Amino acid sequence: MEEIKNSTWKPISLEHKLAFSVDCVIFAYDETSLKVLLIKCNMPQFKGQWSLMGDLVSVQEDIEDAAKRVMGKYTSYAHYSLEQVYTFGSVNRHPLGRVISTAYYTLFKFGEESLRQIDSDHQWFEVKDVKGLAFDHDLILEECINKIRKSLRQSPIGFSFLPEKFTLSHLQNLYEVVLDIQLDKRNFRRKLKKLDLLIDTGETQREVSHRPAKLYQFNFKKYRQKHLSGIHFEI
Amino acid sequence: MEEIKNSTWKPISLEHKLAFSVDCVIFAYDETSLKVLLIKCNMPQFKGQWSLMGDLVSVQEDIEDAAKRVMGKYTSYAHYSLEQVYTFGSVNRHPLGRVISTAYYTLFKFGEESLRQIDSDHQWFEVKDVKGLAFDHDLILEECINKIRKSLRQSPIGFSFLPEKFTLSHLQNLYEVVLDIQLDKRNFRRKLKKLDLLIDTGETQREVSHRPAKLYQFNFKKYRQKHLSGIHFEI
DNA sequence: ACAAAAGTGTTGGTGCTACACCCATGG
DNA sequence: CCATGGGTGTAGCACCAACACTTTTGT
Repeated sequence: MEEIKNSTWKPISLEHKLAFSVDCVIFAYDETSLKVLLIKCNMPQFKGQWSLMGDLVSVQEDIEDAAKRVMGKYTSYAHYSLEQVYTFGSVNRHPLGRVISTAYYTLFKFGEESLRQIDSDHQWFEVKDVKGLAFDHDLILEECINKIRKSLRQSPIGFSFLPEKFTLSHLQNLYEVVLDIQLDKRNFRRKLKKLDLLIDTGETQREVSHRPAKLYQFNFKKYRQKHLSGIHFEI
Repeated sequence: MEEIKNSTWKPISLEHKLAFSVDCVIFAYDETSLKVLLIKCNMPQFKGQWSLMGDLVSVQEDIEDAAKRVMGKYTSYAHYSLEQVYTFGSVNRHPLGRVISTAYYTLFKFGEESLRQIDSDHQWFEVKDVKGLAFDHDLILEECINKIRKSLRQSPIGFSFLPEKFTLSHLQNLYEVVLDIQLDKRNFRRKLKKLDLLIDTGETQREVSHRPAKLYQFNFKKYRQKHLSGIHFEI
């Protein structure tokens, strides 16, 4: 930091090639699997391979704003769940020069809002089938999956995947699919009841060919109050 | 990422000022407090303030290598505990230009090995007394403290603070000081016994004016085996 | 003998897991 | 009336927090 802390310092990038980017993992959940949005890579070095969404960070742009901008190209609603995961800075991770990249992920309510710019170059993949991505994106995706699973257990991010009103079975299914585990229905419900963070809307499902389930909302306000005093959300 | 994925892309930094740095939080523990090493900042904008260790990342250097290099200026042993914490990328976080910085922390066995380059510009501070650092380093330090506390509860990083052989009271004191909590001696020992990750060296303390305590070592090998199968270390 | 820290068990409460049946609705 | 998923309680076990006294050493 010596160079950087006296006023004769000149940014290194004036003399050298150095660029900074964000890579964004856009997750969605469709009741049967956890999916990730990928884009076809048109660089000759990665012919036929897919990659994560990303872009360079401009000099007058916060990196988080760059991530929001990238997300905003594909999703049409506010990113209330944008999480920084890790920064990848190996010298040779990009074939065209030195590019350091910070990875973010977000969650998308599958099917509730349509994606922008979905065409043959953009496609959803089940995360368990993804491999052979361009650059070091297999590694980035893996880190993001680890992080999202951890967060799902320790914070209420799961509700970002669900519509505002949901049944307890929907919620349980989300946990089972994303964490790739089986949960006991009665134990799951007891745990949620003890957490005391769901609002019973009084409404029920309609037009289902079985006993209609009650619809709940997550009590974000109460969660924030409890969270500040150190209580966590563990499933 | 479109710009970056076709071969006509030119690194943005050739036209603009953009630099990348690492900031390193060097923690130490001396039986009474958690300390952090700071350096006096000689930039006129931050006259009289202290800052974290850091330096620019060179173009031909991995960011983790840059962090190791910065750590290596001050500590003379291998960094077996170097953790990336977060990347700070606000546009105006550095007064001399656009500098994106990734924060790392490491742990140092206080007093066991002497630090290099300790002079009036380098000083240890108790973390609870630190505020008013240069740049956004208050924020960076706070994030690193949060991370180290979380890691201390969920992984065996604490042993990096201790000499190879330690007593159970030393270990308990470490947790109490770093987490700023009180622990019950019997419950703490029972938990460790159940974890079954300590090796009884058969040795005891010498030249202490009270009943000498047994000395233990952490069983890293066994931990790695258990950890791979999903078992965690929670105090 | 005393000071100082090491070491050790029990109890009550809480949370976890495993497990099986009846209920409400649509077709 | 049948198919489908919704909804509920209990018992045994593991873990946790709270709590006080005896032991070993040096001085």
